[in-house]
Amino acid sequence: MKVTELKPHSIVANPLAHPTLADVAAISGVSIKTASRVMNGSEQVSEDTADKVKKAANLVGYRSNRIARELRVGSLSNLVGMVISDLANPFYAGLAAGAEERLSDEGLDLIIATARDDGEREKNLIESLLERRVRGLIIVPSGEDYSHLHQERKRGFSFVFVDRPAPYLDADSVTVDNRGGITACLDHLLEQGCTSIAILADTPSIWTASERIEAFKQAMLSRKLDKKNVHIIANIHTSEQAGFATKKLLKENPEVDGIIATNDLIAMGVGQTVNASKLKVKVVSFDLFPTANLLNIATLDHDPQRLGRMSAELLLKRFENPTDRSFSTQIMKVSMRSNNSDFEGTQIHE
Amino acid sequence: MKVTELKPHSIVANPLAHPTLADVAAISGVSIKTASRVMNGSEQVSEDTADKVKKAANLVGYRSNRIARELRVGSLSNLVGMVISDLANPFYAGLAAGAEERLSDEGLDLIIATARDDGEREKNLIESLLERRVRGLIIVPSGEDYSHLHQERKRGFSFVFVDRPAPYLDADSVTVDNRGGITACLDHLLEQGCTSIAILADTPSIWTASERIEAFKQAMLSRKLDKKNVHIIANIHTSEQAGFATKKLLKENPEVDGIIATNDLIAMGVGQTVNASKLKVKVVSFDLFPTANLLNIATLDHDPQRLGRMSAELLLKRFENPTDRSFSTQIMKVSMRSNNSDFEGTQIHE
DNA sequence: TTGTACGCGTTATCAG
DNA sequence: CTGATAACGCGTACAA
Repeated sequence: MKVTELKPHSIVANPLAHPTLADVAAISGVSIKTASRVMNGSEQVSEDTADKVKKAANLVGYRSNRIARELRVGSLSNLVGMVISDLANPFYAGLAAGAEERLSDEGLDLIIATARDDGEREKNLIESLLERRVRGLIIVPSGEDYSHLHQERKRGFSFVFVDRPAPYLDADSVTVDNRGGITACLDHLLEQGCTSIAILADTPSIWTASERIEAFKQAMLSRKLDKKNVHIIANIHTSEQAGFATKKLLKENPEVDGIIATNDLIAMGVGQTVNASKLKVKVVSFDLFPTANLLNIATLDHDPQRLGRMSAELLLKRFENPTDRSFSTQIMKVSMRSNNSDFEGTQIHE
Repeated sequence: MKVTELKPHSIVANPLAHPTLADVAAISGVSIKTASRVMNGSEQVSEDTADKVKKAANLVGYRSNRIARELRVGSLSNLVGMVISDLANPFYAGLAAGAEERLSDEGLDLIIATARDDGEREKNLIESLLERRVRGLIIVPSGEDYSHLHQERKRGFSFVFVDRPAPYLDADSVTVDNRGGITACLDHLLEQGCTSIAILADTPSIWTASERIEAFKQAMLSRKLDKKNVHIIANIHTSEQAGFATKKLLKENPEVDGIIATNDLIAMGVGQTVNASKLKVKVVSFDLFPTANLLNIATLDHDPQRLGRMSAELLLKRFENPTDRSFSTQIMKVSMRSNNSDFEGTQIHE
């Protein structure tokens, strides 16, 4: 019986380190390879040896080191990176949840980083994730230029961009049908008999915001809406700002009877103000969010979790054909949500 | 000048693989170690050599492999694992956001896994994260028994349990002052003149739920509330269920004029129903959530992001003294939130 | 059935 | 200033 020597970094010398196969081997008096065989499902090992090794492993609390295993030739990591701007924002949290759910089914783990709407920070995060050799990246772009990733992409690294496309990079992406969605919102208001309509949006430098504003302008023309009956209000970042803007709008233009909120935060502010005003103004929101029913707001079926699942799906597809030069730019269709208000039945009459 | 040989796995042979230091060295005609020196900030390398190496690195798109680097003796991973039950739940998303923010400031990345309230799944996730050699783990426990982690803990691995303590494991934890919080909620309602009070909670098998129910019972006694003026309703998992329960409650007991919702989901359901009913029922929520103001709900300042930051902080502290046997069981104090309603000014009068 | 040699990508050590 | 060598933890290929 040959006893493997205890190396200076063994758990005996350094209890803080995780025990290694060498530790297990040393204790059970076998070679490292034999210990390895036992841990991986006892291919061709005598029962006695297997027992000894298992006992030793249990004793020291041995746990295989995936890092070391994945370092081996050609082996792929099962980590996927995700870069979003803010995890506390329900939209991005939903996105992450949807992606995590789908990836987890494939045995892939998700590492999430938040860019905080800072292009430079985002670039560093992507760099860091690439250094960690993640299997692929799902990114909601904050930056203006992704050409620095061109080389990675060309080499066959898998990227999926979500919600907006990546400027200056040919890569897979999933975006929402902003034009169709806004048109549906407008048509909904028109069907409800609205004649003077306003749209509230974030800064036009944000891609989705400008897309939605442009879509509105086009739809407005094709629906033969007179410019006098239309208000476009931009640069709204928060629910609070949306509330104030709505108040001002309705004060100065009492004829307005329909409002389109281009995202969930704006919708909350608009809804609150309109509800408080007791005016008969119809509100429709681009995003679906939990308390929309309560505020009497119609919404599209634009569900962030669905978007997350779709982006995970696209990434998985890309894994199968990493070097394929044809990119998929999926556009998620959205339509008005059937109004199956969860709480319709809870109205209490006395 | 000696040229390092191209190995069969070099990027030339396998373009899908990331380029390595060996590739860079081969191209620039220097040794691997010299290439390494250049990439790590040119300690003692001639400018000529450095230039050559940098050019080669740029050419092939070299990026240091952190996995390999971390494999080295004693080097610590900068990955922290987090196990929660559901990322789409605003409470857990906020928790994750708070932790991510704090950890990111220390250069630590967060890998998030969702246990979906399944103890077995949670155990596997923890196992998987340990195999990945994360630096530490932040866990919102779903399981019933964590004694299997005893050995890891003893060895000095850093765990932080959040929101509920870990059964059968001595480890650091951050929990909320459930008793103090519930008492504050009750006192708030009493101050508002409520005389008949109900509390709605999730399944008592959930630790926080039972803690809060027990706290209510105690507070009720010390406040000399008659049992006839009190309703305790449990087993409510969703906003919808909370809505229906509220409806039933108010129909059968029209004297009820104050409701305590023991979490955010319940609060949304209760708030929605009460608002629709136009009854004068005061509602107070244990958790703080975005649309609380909107629903006219008072809340504690129990902010999930704060809890997330605190758990990250505790983990960082633990890193400094991994083998310390004295555990910190922090209890986050909560009090009624000052009602600085964002939208107070937006009321529109005509 | 078991063990030895080597490679994965990187850095530390020590020699040139 | 530069390079060969060993080591990190594990698995593969081959040998005993």
